[in-house]
Amino acid sequence: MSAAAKAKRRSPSAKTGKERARTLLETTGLSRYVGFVLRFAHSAVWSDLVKALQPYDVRPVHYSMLLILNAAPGARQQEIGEALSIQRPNLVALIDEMEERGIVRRQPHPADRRSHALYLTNEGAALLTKLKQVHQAHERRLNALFTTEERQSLIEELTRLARLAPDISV
Amino acid sequence: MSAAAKAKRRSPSAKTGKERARTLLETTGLSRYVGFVLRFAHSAVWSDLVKALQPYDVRPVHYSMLLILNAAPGARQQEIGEALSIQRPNLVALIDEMEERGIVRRQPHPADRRSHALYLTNEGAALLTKLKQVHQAHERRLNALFTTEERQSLIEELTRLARLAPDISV
DNA sequence: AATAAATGTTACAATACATAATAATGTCGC
DNA sequence: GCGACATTATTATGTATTGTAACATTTATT
Repeated sequence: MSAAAKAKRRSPSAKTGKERARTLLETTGLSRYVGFVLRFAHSAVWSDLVKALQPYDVRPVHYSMLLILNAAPGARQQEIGEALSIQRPNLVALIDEMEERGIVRRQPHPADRRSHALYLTNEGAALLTKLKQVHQAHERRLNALFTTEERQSLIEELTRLARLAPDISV
Repeated sequence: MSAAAKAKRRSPSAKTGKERARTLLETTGLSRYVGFVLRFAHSAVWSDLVKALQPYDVRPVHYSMLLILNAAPGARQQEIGEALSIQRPNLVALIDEMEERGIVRRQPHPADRRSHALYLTNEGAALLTKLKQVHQAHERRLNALFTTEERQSLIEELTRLARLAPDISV
């Protein structure tokens, strides 16, 4: 039986799986708590961004990295890792990948031969321009849900919450 | 050299690694966007809850599960999975573990011999009582940052964001 | 009765994330 | 300047979480 036929045949009061799931979750009362609603919101918003970046074979972490390299050319891997809360060993593969794609490059650090200075390539800068547009479109989807005042106070309140823990992870 | 000595010796304008990281992230402008601030806030809040539950060897998913079983005794694994956005195969191990711990139990479903009906054990109910207190304390930490009105509008606004994506994951 | 769908399960792949050890270089106290 | 220690990037490895495919059993459909 097709989904349409299934929908047609079920009575008005019957519920789909998703509706039942939502109802079941409601009965737990979790949706009345800041913490859990915050998690639901984050999950929805983040997956929207992930989807938006997918056509470019890019995850949010790539985007943040390009942004950082654009804002602070010549940064060391160490610094990038701290800013993005990525441990050094895990950063290596990420940079390897981006270097192979030709969007960033490692150079010898002028003052410290242990370190690499990281830079955007021209291709990286071009990709970043594209990604910024994608990100802006994503943010517009979010902002469409709020008035200017709401948006401002929301950001302020979320910032307060973010200060609860010292670590920030992008 | 000790950390104290290091702090003593560095000039007032010098920055620690974390401060530098935060500054570096600031220059990207990410903290001005709803999406990323939402992520930072979620990360901080969630890790606070995880830490609070740790002494009981419990992750948030265990807590949500106990809550659901308390609200809807006899639910099938399928239903739990949908409500918590956990795929069937992954749910099996989770329930196995909780059953071994003696906090939930599988029973034959009265109307469908394919299914298991899930119930809290007495131990599970007792644990849930403890966990609820831990969760309440966690929520109080969050609510201390807001007035009643702020809290209410925050939840309402986050709920709007959560509707962006159909899937909810606990 | 025959076919298809649903439920729980197992096995396995993929991914993200964390830890330990190492080589090269730099820093600090003496 | 020398020696002990710290730092940077790297490799290898382990772990935890999540997702996919296939299966047996039971139920639903036709």
